[in-house]
Amino acid sequence: MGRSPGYDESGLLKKGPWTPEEDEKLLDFIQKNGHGSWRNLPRLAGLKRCGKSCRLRWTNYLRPDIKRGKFSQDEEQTILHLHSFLGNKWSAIATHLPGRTDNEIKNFWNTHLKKRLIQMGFDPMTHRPRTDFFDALPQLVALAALRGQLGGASALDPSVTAQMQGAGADMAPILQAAKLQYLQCLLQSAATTIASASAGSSAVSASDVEAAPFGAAACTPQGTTLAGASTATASASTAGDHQMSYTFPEAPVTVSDDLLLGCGTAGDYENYCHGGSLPPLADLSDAADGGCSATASSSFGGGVSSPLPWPEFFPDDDPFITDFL
DNA sequence: AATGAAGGCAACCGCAGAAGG
DNA sequence: GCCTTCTGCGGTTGCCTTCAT
Repeated sequence: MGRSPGYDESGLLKKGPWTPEEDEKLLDFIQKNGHGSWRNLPRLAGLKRCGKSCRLRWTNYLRPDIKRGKFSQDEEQTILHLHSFLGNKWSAIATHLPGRTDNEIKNFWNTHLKKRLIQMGFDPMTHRPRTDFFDALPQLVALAALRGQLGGASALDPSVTAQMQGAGADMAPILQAAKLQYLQCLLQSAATTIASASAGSSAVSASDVEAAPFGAAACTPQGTTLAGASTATASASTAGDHQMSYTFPEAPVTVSDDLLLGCGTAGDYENYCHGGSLPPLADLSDAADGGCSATASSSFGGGVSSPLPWPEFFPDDDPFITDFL
């Protein structure tokens, strides 16, 4: 795959990087004749390229209206907004960024924005905070069991284990059971906190957040229930909460209903983006020093200092958790 | 200065849909 | 309705440049 230099198997068609001479030929021909049929163009223009290659070169590089250079912050925000709604529809996104090609946007997304979202703890496809920790729970439980069977007593307070061993107890099954019970308590605690926080906000439950098409926080118009939720529960920064407490900065994006096709309406889009769930990247990238590594905590709500996703549930110095991490 | 890793861009490939016969 | 051709799109990857050791 990718670029394969040289000629194709017939030896007639050139592949690989374009030379300035080829660029000039293509440019000259299109300026004089237009591109018409791409299939015939190479022959007419005297190029040993396939039509597809010519079209790509023209649309991605030679077109006179192409804007080159770094993406501005406005463009970055626009891409994020549109991607959150349209997904990998690069050509559709490109229509809203004059002078930018779909290929350029795609590359920019893959090399910059996607990585940054991941680094911030967001899923680049859903634009929502990642829930990897909960997804990985079965594995964590299995790991706990395995470690317990291998005699990994380090997760418990040494004084407690010493006491138990002194009493002649068989530690392995006890440790295993204790760990699982502890994990269950943590989960119950998490679920309870999310549910109560949501109940306090009058409308959105944890399950609602999961079930909503674009994420409940994202779809709810700004200034309605979510505004209340974020203020009412500001002190209880749960995973669900983090989603809700964000507002996106206004960005100069216009979306027509016909562009969105089956994806909803421009009104939906407005609601989604402007009541949305993503913080501005510029701010977050600046804050990427420390608490921003691969966990969902990153800089949600600002000022969460713990390296753990949800310090309310999993205190930093919790031996059980530190043992896992 | 040399070397390996990572980042970034350009270009190719395969697929899907539209258009035409 | 079916087949063929053409075009456009999205995913992927080769190669060059930059950075870190």
